[in-house]
Amino acid sequence: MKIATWNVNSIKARLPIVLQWLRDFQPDVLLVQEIKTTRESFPYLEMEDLGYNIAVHGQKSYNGVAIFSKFPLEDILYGIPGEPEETQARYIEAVTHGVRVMSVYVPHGREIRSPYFQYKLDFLQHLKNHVEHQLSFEEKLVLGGDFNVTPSIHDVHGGAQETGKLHCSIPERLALKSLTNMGLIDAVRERHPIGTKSGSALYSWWDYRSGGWQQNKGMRIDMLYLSPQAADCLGEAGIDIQPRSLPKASDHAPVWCELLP
DNA sequence: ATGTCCACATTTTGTGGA
Repeated sequence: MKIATWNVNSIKARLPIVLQWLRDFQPDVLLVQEIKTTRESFPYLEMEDLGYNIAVHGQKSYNGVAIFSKFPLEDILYGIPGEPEETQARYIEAVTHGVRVMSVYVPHGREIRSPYFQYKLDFLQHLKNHVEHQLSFEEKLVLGGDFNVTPSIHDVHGGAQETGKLHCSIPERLALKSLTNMGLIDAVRERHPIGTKSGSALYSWWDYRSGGWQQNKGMRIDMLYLSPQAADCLGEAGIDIQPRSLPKASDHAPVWCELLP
């Protein structure tokens, strides 16, 4: 079973690229972020034509997350339970083919010393509380999405020089670490370890500005985190950078892993 | 400060967000 996560930066602007990638790569499950539209305006028909069942937690203009699966979607949660007056659509969860899958779009944070940054840290804490509860069932679980945090200095072009900046600050990395310390496995890092050729300069996002893509100045901020029960089934994992090279590309590339039967 | 891309609206140019 192939599971992928992709921040598409508008599902409507990206429709041809996403459809082509689904046809080429054939993921069983795709966790989508930043659809930037409501459920009413979501292009269901095109996705359903490719054999996907769809669950959408949408929002006008901003954010918005979705789950595509070749298998039926059950136990769908729209938003994190108990979210504090959450109006932003940043989380959706479902069970499909015996795996609990979660698509999350962690807030950007804007600037370190801004209320938006604290909102980001609070969101990660709230996400942790929910994931901790779901992990207690000791089942296959995949938490995927755009975390807007680099896990370590090895996940950002510039390395240690970036430490302290947005996406690379100590509080952000501690908040992410506190989430993953519950026993989650970073699928791509597991298969492409730090210190190996395939594990270096491994990015999932490149700035549209300043030739980020052309110079491979990127960050790895999109991850697939696996529960121990899912990690036991991990096959290959990677980042498909091909769609980032296309005209009208998203600034993120799809991140994928394989769960063996 | 800059760069680029997306959605939206007091829309053909500007604004907010990333």
